[in-house]
Amino acid sequence: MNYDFLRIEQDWQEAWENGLKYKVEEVEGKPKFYILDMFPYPSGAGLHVGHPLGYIASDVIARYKRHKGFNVLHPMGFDSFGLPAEQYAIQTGQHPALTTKANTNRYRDQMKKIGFSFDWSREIMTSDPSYYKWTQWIFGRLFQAWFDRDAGKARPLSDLVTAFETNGNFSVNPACDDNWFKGLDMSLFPHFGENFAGTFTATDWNSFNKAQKSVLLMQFRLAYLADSEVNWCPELGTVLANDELKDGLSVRGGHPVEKKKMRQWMMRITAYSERLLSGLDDVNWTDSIKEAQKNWIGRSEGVVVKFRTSTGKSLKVFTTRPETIYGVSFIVLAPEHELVRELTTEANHQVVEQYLIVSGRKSERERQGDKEVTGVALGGSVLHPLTGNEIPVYIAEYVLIGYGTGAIMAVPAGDERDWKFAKHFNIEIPAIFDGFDTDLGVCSDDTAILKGSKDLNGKSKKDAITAAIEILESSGHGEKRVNYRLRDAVFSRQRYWGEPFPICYVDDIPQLIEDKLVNLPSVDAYLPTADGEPPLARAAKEDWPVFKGDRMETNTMPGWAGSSWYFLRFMDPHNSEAFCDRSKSDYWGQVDLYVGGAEHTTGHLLYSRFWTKFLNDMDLIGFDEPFKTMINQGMILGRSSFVYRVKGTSKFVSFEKRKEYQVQRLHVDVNLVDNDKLDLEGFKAWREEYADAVFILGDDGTYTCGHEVEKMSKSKYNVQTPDELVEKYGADTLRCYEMFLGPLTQSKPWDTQGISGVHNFLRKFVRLVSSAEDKDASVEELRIVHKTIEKVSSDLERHAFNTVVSAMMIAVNELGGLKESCSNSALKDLVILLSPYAPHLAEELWKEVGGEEFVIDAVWPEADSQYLVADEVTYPVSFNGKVRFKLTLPADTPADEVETIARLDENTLKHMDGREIHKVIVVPGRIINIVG
RNA sequence: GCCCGGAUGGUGGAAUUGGUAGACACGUCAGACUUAAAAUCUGAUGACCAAACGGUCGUGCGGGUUCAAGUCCCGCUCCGGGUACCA
Repeated sequence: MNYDFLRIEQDWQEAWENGLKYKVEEVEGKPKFYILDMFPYPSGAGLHVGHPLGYIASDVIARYKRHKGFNVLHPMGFDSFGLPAEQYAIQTGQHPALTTKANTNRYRDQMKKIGFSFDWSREIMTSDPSYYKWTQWIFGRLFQAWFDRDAGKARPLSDLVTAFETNGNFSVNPACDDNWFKGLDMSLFPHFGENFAGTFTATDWNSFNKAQKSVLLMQFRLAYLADSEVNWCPELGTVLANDELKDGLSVRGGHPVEKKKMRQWMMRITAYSERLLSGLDDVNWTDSIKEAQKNWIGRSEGVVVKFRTSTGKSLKVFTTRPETIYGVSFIVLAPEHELVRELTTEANHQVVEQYLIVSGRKSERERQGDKEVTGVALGGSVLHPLTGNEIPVYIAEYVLIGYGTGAIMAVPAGDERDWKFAKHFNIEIPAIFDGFDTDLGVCSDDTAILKGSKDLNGKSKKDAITAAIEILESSGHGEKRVNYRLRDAVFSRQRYWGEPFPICYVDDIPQLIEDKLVNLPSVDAYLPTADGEPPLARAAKEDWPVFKGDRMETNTMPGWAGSSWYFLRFMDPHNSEAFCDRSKSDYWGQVDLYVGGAEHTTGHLLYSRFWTKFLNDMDLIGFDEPFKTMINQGMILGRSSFVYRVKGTSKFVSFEKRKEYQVQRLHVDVNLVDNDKLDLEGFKAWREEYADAVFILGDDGTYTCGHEVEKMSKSKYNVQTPDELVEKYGADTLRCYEMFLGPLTQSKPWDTQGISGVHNFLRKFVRLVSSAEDKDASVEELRIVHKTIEKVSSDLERHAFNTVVSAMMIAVNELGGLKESCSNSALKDLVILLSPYAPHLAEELWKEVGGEEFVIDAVWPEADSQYLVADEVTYPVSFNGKVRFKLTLPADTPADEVETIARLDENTLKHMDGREIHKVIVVPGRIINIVG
């Protein structure tokens, strides 16, 4: 039998499809396994060889679990809203839906050719109205919800309204901005007056009109509108992301960019900070990802300390080092801090304004990149709460408005940045650490003893913190607080190709449009309007499939909206009554294994955890972490090939002789190179300029190329699409090879050099089966097969995909080396082991060895322990750790007997050469070590 | 700077709890088959010394623990990724 992979793969893909082999339904009583890949954005370039890496791994596990009797859910879909399609639409005028359709078709075809066991009947696309209808619906739930801090969970907004109606906001504790009441438009609430501190009574509430209630409720919704600063580029008429900026100019076109406050939809993810942190204990992810999320959430415990300003107001600072309170010699505010103008004296007015202009022009990223000490004194001061000393106030870029209270108490003796700042502005550095001259440098010793700190003198950091908190709290100057670095997420995009919001405005009050899908309207161009409104503002009233109120919301949702809940939709993809029927999500539950790149750590993985927790709070699903176990595959790098052109000629010299000439190194398409040997004719035909190339060959008569590992990229001609490899070697070879490359989680170079070895292995397998006979299996065969069953099963359980291929190679080599031909019965088990990796070939061989039905449904074999134990053990005998000779003994020889035999062996006597044996260590079954 | 990974032959990698370092594969070399090539098969292949038996060295570097270290501990170097004036 020949290995005709093209025919085999086509036949079986058809057979599976005709038999609906990968269609899956809930089956009561059968254990489920939900295995999911991070779904791709369908770009115009098609799938490259790096994409399938994770998909193959998950497919191997999906098929393995199927063999093990699980009901396996293994779906695939597309994250199909996104910028590239919109960019293309701007250039060509083609509707992004069309581009997206073409691209998804290509991706699907490519994936089908690789033989994945995806249930394509469950395919979803985030840009499909039947899908984003539910993204809008979930947004609606978030809009109609608040987070009850006392209960630690989200609740329907109606509960909050009831609370307000009965007791104002006195007896509820909703998650909100600390200063929510400061941002209110007070003209709406004339009777609150200037000193409004954020409390209102039931009588107040009940007297409010619709607009007033709407504004107040907006402060507590989980999806809410707020003014947020964006990078506005007037020239382009659009908002730019941080990566689209450089040196205060837009990357595209180099136009000036300014900060602008814009009314934007936000997601109150910060309400979930604590649960997002503690939930990490319940998932089986790598420590590095958990660590990154922890850092991103950035929990820190500290104290908010109040300082009284010279103008009589209270200035709050957040500190994690309250014990250094006596070392405070100045205060620094973020330039945007609300008290800046108030604390600026006449004399300093001009320099302060100057500083505000300069820092205001910089992007956040630039400000943070600048290591130079900058800042100015305001002239105003505050009083130290414990000493009563007058303390000057500065502004500086290194203090961020968005973190803590936007103000710090500077302790130059204990903080590097404060120290530099003090030195730069010649500010006093109070000495508060015993035995440290902090005029010379910062004290970073945690065991340092405090001095010059009144009640705290003589204490070390840990004790002093407790004492300082006690002092500050009891005197009313401070209170403990847990602070998070995590910020609420901006949920608006000024783009066309995203989910429209199910929101309209009536008298400027946002209204949720329920029970109606808000479809994207058609527009004449995908650009912002002349006055900077998002593209959707181009749609006239009649262009909107659904139009309500005075006007529709014209922002769209960000890329992460659809991907935050797609794993739920796969469970019930065609439901038009609900986002996902509860009985389905109860059956399938959490994703048991999630496979994808680590680059989504602080985006997708955090947002989908947030939405999952929310949906769980609303009792819409029964679990509160989406992804139980996760594997992150590594990056694939490209192996580029080079030719060497003799300068100024069209002569090309082979790698080994390149140093004899003056040469230019040029990238050459890797498809023209096989094992570093250049296809000369192919090269000439590649490009016109090489048509008359002349080659200076190596001594072996071939042209050898140079090579280097670098990022896989079109411009480096090192991109490999799976298509070519599937054509040349077959999908089964590609699947095995991608797994054989190395550990899945490590990033590694893509190099097709080794692919022939894997292809060879499959051919050897074919030959082995062709020559097999119907007869009883020999003990030798069974030993090999059962050893392999054991190895393959345990490797799959620990997700070691690469060593499985090696183990099967070894089995094939060993079986092929036996004197007798193999028996079909022994090979049957081996074919099942092969099927997760090379499913097409396994089906074909399954027929050969007399298997019934489809191999993909065969029961995974169990290793029989009687074939795993060897009769004999070959002990390496080492002397002081160095192996000198081998000793073969019956496997059941007791340890003391092994020792006696080893001691008396003539080789031992020779090696000891008359020296005395001090000690003999026998590790049964493993090693003997003689010390002497 | 901080956090997280990683470093093993010419190459990708294996060694799962401390127990024969280099499995498996590529490449290279030699051989068989062949008019020849391809395909296939067999053998060799970490470095150094040796005709051979065998020996010495060897898992980024320097120390340490241990009968025994790629694996554990301490201190570094380099590479990759993430993140950043976070109070």
